[in-house]
Amino acid sequence: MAEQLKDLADDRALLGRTSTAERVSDILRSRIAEGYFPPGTRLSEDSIGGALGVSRNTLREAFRLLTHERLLVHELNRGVFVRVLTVEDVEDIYRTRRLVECAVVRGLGDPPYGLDGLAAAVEEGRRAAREGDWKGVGTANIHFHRELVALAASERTAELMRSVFAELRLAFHVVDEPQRLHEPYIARNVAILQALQAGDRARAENLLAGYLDDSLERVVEVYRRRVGEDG
Amino acid sequence: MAEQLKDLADDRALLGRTSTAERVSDILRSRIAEGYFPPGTRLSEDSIGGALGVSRNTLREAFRLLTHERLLVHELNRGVFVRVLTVEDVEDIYRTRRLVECAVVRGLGDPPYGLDGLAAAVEEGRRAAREGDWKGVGTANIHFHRELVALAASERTAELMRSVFAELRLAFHVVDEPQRLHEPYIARNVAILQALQAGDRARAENLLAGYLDDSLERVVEVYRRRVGEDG
DNA sequence: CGTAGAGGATTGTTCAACGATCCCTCAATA
DNA sequence: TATTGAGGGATCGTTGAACAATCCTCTACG
Repeated sequence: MAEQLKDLADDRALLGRTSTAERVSDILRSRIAEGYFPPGTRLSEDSIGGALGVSRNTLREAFRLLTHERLLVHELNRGVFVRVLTVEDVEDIYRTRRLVECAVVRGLGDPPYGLDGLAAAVEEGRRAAREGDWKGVGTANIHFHRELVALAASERTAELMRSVFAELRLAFHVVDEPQRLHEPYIARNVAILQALQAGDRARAENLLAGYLDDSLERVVEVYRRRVGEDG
Repeated sequence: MAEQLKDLADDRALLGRTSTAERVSDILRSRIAEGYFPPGTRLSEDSIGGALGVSRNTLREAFRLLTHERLLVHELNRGVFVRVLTVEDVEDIYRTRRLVECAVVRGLGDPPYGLDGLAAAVEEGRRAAREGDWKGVGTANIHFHRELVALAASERTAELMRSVFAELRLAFHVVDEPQRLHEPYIARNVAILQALQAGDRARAENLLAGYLDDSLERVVEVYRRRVGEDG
């Protein structure tokens, strides 16, 4: 913990613009996403507030933001912790993804669609794979699906899924087998993109449903083993 | 012993204590839902904090919670206001509802389904209508759709829609023609329930889609006129 | 009639303080 | 040995106060 706090103090320089609480939450969010604060870590008000040089009130506001995003859990009189997803959480995340993402594809109007964002995410994934950056592939996969949801052109839907995808990262980090987890889906993203480019919504939806089912199965299998280790 | 412990664990939810900020936000949330604080109302820190007997810091924390739920908007140095939805907001709410609610119905497995909650909401609406309580009918309608979403058995999906329905109430309060707004949908809820009881998902989905399209059209029509008046 | 500015009211932000709660330790007891 | 209970330290929850920044209103003046 001491090591982490020292590094965290370096982030203090970034604290110059916009709302302080938001900037603090940005810092913490990326620290969590990159695994610097692994799931289960307790985030103390005193030490983090001290390291970042912000007051407790401001820090608590930042905690609220991240709690609302489900990245932190708040236990009364005990503080906030980086969330530890249960297997049920992972299943629910995929249930929600399947429901929403498939509905987005089904609800698309007539082609052509604005697929630039999707194509860019595919390219991002390919590039990361070439460089052996498997975590980058995972990020690109999430971008792909975020762009997919964006096709619905609904602010609220996009926001829900943003938080769902952020949660999913927590699971990926626990599993920590990025290549095995992400590589197989590069090709499947391409197939979905091609189906959409061809205007074939039904095929895209089928591919997507199969994708999500397979991905859930694989994540849960490894996740269950990994969670079992600790208990 | 194991059996007893399991039962005890269920009781844990009952003694889940909450912070004062959460209790304050609960109070304000229901006040907003019932129209006691209509959209556009400014919530002053002094008067509300004084009335509820909580400090400014605590009250501000409650405000933040409700702001995250999109029930309040925060204007810098001016305070918080009960949100006034734009026509675009209303359209996006219905876009999200259509996407999610139809997907829930489509994603149901094989019948029979657990439809007790839906039936209860229908009965609630009928009773309110008999008593001429049109706001109660609106509440019952929202309950109906909340129960519908619950059929997906996804915690995350249910939570998203809870907040969407809470926002929708804001629109209803602006329109303020509860009978015209809610009465037509009592019968349509019944029809959807019957289709589900008959195990006919496709018909239920069609009815639902038509319902939402009509409702959106009607709400937006009146809403646009009402918003125009003020400006 | 329009505008500039003074003054009051309200919010933004931080800090210090105190009570409440949790967690760990350790001794007493069966 | 295992369980219980009593301390004590650490941390959180909440309040109140203080001061700066901003907004709003009303007045005075051109």
